[in-house]
Amino acid sequence: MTKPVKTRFAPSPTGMLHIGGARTALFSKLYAKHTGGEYVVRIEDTDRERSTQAAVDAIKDGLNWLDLGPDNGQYVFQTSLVEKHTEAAHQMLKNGTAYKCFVAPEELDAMRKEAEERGEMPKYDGRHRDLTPEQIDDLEAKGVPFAVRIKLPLDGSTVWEDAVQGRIEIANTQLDDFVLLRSDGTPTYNLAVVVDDAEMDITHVIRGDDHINNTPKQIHIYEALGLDVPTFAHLPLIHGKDGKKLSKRTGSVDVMHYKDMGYLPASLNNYLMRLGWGMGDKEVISFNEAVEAFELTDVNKGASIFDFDKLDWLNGEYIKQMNNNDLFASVKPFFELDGTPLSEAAADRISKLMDALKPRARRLTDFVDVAQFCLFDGRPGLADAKAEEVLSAGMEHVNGLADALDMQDDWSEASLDGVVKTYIKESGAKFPAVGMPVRVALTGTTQAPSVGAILSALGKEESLKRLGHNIEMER
RNA sequence: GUCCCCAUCGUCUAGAGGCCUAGGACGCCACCCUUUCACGGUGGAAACAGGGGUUCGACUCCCCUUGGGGAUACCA
Repeated sequence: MTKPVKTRFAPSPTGMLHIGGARTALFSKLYAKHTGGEYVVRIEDTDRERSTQAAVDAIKDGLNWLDLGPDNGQYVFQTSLVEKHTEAAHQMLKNGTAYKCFVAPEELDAMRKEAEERGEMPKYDGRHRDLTPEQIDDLEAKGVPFAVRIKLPLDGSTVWEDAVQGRIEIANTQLDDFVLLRSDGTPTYNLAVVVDDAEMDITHVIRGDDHINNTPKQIHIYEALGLDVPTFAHLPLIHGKDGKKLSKRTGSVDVMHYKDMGYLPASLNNYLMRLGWGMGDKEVISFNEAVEAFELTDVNKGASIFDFDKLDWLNGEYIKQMNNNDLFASVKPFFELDGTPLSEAAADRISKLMDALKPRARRLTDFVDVAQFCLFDGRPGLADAKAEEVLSAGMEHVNGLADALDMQDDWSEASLDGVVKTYIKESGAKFPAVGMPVRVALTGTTQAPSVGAILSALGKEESLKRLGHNIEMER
């Protein structure tokens, strides 16, 4: 019989939620959902030195924003399991798969240096793996501190069938008797993950392929403890523009920074899943569609480069799909970054402008740029020399249209467009000669939505004020 | 250095021996639409790293080379 699938995301709380970690979490969750299994999150906080509460919170924030928190909402902390770890080490000591090593750190360093000079792989030479019980007792009596090391086979190889990478074989000569328990009695990472994953009944270990080299070590621990070895799935890493592991230099790594940049969580998830996985020609893929189709064996083996251009495009697609109310709600905080809430008038104008703004936006921050003119009352300041030029050249039409508008009562975008068209026809002018200066008078810039949309959003009174004010200024 | 992994347009990818004259998407270019900027539409340039095999037939399988990445801790 097969156990129900259980996957886990296991970040260490030493910083923000990394974009690569987010994808690991995403794939772990997708696979669990696909198989009807469970997905959990375990915070690997055994490194007390580097772990911080702030980092724990930051990781939770990132996960929550992307809706990648654990299924049951409960975060497991590795430190809560430490007793199991030391217990496991003692069990291994007892059954002969581990031993006490009294070699001092300085001696280890020297060993490594020598190996490097000889051009060999630096590894522990196992000098204490066969100490006699008498020697051990003697050293312990003297109070020499010891670490517990695993006793690995000296030959042969370790093999596993990786769900994404395929068969991987590593010669045991490449491995050394690594430390299980430090001389201060604390467990090391490899011991802890194995014990925890077994304890939590994890069936599929999905993680970045920078863990491939840890896998044979962990398999030996599973075997020494008589535990079932889970399925491993090593995802290719995400690289930055420079082809190297994603870093702050090559692109943003903090997931929350993407929120600040105006990306939607759904589009970031969509983008992330397309890195190394896909559904044929489909680009816009919902979470549920992905759950339906996701298979670990379909994941690519090669690393991929993070491309902001495509993320921008995808985000724009998601923005276009949103309804105006939700979209306005998402956009609103970006107008209030400085802490001042949007005025009622501004909020009203912006929400009326949604249809006009939507097709031109790629990030939520784009709304702020284009809708600046909604934030204040009265005549806008002119953006640049070009705007000034256009406005002074077109004052005649600004005045003319203002007169026509004054008699208009129906202030819907469609009928306003009609008024503008009629005015153009009657005045014999070409559209740009009218539209551009009016746009400038209304918004201060030449790059703005259609005149009808602007007028409609601003309302009659404010529109005429802006146009009229200009008339006075000019006189 | 040693070990492991990877290799299709600039980027993300489709491709499981003949369907490939290598498909899609982003980006780029051109044209169309147009009330600026966008959106949208149409079209275009753009790739199987190289060399050997295997096979009637290789993008697809094997080997080598090259290139790239990752790992090499009493960190996780």
